[in-house]
Amino acid sequence: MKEKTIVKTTSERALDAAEALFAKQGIRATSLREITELGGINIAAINYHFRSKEALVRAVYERSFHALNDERLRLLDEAERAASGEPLTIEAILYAFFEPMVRAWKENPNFILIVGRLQHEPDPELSAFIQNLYADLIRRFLAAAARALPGYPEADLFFWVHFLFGGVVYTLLASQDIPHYHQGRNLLETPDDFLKRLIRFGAAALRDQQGTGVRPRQLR
Amino acid sequence: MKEKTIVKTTSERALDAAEALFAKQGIRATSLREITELGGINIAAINYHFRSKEALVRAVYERSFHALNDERLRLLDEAERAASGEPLTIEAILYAFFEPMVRAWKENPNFILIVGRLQHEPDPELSAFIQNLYADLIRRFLAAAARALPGYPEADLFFWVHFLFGGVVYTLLASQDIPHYHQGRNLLETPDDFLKRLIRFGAAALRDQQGTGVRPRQLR
DNA sequence: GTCTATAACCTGATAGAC
DNA sequence: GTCTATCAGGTTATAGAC
Repeated sequence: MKEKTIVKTTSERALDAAEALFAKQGIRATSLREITELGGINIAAINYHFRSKEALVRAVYERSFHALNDERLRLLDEAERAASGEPLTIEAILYAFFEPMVRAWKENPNFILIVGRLQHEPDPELSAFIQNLYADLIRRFLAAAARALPGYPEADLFFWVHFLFGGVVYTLLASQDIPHYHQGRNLLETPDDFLKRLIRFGAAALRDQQGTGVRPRQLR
Repeated sequence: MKEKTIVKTTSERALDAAEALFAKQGIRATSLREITELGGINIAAINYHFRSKEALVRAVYERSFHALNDERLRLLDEAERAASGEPLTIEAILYAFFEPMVRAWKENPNFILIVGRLQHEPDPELSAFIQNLYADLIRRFLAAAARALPGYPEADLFFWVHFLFGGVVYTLLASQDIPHYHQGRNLLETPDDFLKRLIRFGAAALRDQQGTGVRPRQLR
């Protein structure tokens, strides 16, 4: 039997290096050789542990994805227990969805950035892989949201929460660029603030649209 | 002197092919050889007309960018003339910003998708190139928005409009995937509807946050 | 499990003929 | 302006020694 050691294993070092480089540069822009260099690994070892670059990408994704989503579901369960059968507020639902995401980003920005980058990778197998990972989560959150905002068509509910998710990952990916577009306070510098404001922002927008799903009112 | 011909020039065919492939696959995932194949061009001709792949990317971007932003500014001017000195509504500002974008996407999805893809390309020179293109536009729209929502800190105003922009391009890039996550009506199938709802969504969210910039209220 | 060496291939760019 | 042919260098993946 091996003892647990403080030193990381080769495959952990590979995952760490890949995660950092994928987040910073994107997946296609990162070669296995850069990963081996950063991680102090041999290129053949990557193939031994992961079989291919694509499998390494999935391994990086899965390593952090499950913990993130379990935490989201845990917060949702907790909120539902506290509400003892009553519908949740949309704020509570947005909190359960985004709090783990913002916290994960605060603790280690790399994984959340990869989520954003991977989402638009044009590989259909990779897309299907990701879509499957989200299926349960979406079902649970959509059911809760439908109770929070009765009368709001589920498809629209999904659309706008997905939209908010997109705004978040886009913004996090652009966090380096924001100061170049506008100097001054950047909410991402205070993640807890950002989360609070995000929930207000999303809740106000979703509430305002409640009931307008089928026939949106005129613009003016 | 050459006559104007209906047949497209080589460099136009190159731009068309590059635009289509960049939009579908991303920039790094598209090789010059794929572009030459799709456009029926020779690889040396690309280098003759554009010098390098990076220059071709910029040429694709600039070909459509100016028309889009000129239209945004034209709509803003028009709205300001109609308001004759009074502050605009935030709805009118969002309309001027997003209407040309949604319409451009409706007419030819490719360019808008490239805007989204290029934004997160890790090349710092490319980022600077894009940031410069946006400088004037941001100044004009931010000034109008600051009058529409007095008391709202400009940095936060920028942050949240940028957030909405991110939500839009993220959603457009994901338009193929949305049906896999949730079957049912997808707002992108009715772009005019999407635009109206987007403006409502953004206006409600921005108005709700007005005045909360410095000290966001408690969550519950 | 980890290494060296190498295969097989694709990339952007260019020289030089036409 | 457009072609063919080619260069120099990068890519992933793997065979085989240790």
